[in-house]
Amino acid sequence: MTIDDLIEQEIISAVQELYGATVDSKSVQISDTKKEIAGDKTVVIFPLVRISKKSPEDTANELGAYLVSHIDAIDSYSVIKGFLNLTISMKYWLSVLQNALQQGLEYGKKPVTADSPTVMVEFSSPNTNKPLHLGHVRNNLLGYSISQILAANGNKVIKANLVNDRGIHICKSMIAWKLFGNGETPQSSGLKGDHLVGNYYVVFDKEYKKQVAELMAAGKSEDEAKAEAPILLQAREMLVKWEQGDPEVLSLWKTMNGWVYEGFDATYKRMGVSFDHVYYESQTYLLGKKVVIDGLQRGILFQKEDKSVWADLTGDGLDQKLLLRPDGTSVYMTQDIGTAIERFREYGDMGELIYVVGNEQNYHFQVLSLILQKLGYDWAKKIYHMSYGMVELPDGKMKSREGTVVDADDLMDSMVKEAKAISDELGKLSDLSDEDAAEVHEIIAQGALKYFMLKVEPRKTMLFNPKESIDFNGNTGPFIQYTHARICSLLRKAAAQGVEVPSSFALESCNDKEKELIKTISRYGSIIELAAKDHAPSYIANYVYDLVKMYNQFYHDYSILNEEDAAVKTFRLALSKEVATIVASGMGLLGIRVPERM
RNA sequence: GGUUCGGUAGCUCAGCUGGAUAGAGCAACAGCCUUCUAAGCUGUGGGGCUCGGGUUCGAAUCCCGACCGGAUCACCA
Repeated sequence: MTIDDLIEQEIISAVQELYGATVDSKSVQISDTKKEIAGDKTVVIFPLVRISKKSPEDTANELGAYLVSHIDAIDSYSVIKGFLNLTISMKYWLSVLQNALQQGLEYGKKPVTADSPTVMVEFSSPNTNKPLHLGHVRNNLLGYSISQILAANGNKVIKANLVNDRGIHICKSMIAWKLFGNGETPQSSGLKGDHLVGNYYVVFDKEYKKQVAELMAAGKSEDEAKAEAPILLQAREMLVKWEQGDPEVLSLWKTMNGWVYEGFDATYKRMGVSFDHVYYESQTYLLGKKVVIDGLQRGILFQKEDKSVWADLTGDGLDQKLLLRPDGTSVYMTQDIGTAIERFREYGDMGELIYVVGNEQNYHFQVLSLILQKLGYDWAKKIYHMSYGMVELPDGKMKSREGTVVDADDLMDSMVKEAKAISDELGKLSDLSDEDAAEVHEIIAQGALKYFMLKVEPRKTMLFNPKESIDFNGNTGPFIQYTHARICSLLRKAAAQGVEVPSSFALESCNDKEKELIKTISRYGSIIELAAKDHAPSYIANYVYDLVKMYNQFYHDYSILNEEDAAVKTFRLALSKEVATIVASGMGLLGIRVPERM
């Protein structure tokens, strides 16, 4: 039980005892005391005045006295206006640190047990016709991070990827390759598979535009030309053949998708993301039909004259939604209905089914949840759309047609280049082998990119300025990593001096800065809880930044290895070690590694 | 038009389950390395929290309404 919980509990009994009334925990507001005021915890008295029927000062004094006599950890109290400020004992704070040290990387986390709820997080979900770009990067990082956070908060997490491996867009790359590829392969060209296939998607688009222009020059209207361009018709024909199971088309499809998967795997690996369950749309796109037909028979859905099947959501302020075309084929929504049902069937009653998908699909998920509810699935309420904002460039949105797309692989390469340039200039890694130094550059580059994207609240649109955005100073990943490296260096030096890196200490008091650090350490668990509840990796990012910022001040103001008092020295080493542990742990929840030197 | 998400310092963002003078980073300027990694630390300047109402002892935070911006409302995925 945290000190906050304890205070809350005692206030509830105090109010009961002193005023004979029951308060709910909502009226008990406990916060950290402002820096300028003496004390550690503050209870806001105003909400309780109504019950005590006394002045705020009297109420605060009575409650303060009660708390001091009932809670060992509270030394004293003071009252300022309507605020009751409590001073927590040094012994308590030191025990918090002691306890954190003992738990190591598990500190702040909840264990996963046999009865922990299962949560599925679907993220990434790429199309297989082009390589990953900056938007996918945000998606992957958010999905991976929230999975880690949920696991740390005591959930069994299944990371799922639903690969969109079928459809007209794939056929476009396929037909372009067939017509213009001359048998090019990743091996023959040295290109990464996803980039190679992406190139043919561009080739298709060029050829398509050319044909449209030719048709228009020959007197067709724009609409006619767009509908009749031969290469588009060929792509459509290919899709039909695919659905019929044409061996030649299937073989080409498998080959080219294979190239893309190799490319994706490399990118995923480099980003450090992985999946527990990969779904392919080619295997799931027919799901949901039966349920829709069943819903039609039960009168929940309706049919139009042309035989198409719809859900009527006008009563909920939305529109009608098509679920089956007149020819009986299904649309994306139908598939999502089917896969959701399938997932709850396979994994039982999950605590949550999270979809990490951009905010352009807000409407889709609103409709999905609503239709499932109408069909009678209670768990539909457990669907959570983790909606995130677009990543914009200084001159607006990324447009593949205008070539302003920021490619994920290129971006990571340029980040590493930048990290290496800075590192070489500083020269702190000069005694490492090239290989080891390169590893550190990679860690820093990834840290910069990931932290940059995760420190922003998911739902917000974020700006990415390739030239200026990703910094290595200030509120950045490398800043945090740097602090970790510094502490590691400190601990190495201590070891070299024969000072054992302590996992405990004996001390009776510490200075204010140290106490502030311990207080921040004490908040870690509740931050994880909140980040899980709000699906917000940014909470973790901001917390770690606060911690590190505070530690750097401490590091600057006090010497550790040169401290003469052995007990204080041991304590400071222990405190430093714990900060490093939390940095590693918190950054781990963001999918960011921390180096031991940089 | 319907739905939905935003609007906090010049720029990028925290703070939003209401609480005591609104915080960082970048950019600008001024300091701190013969001492544990200066990718650091300290200081200065910079904000009518889009606007207007309401609830409250108290509102950047909650409610309503404007205004501005994004997304979406396809027999696309």
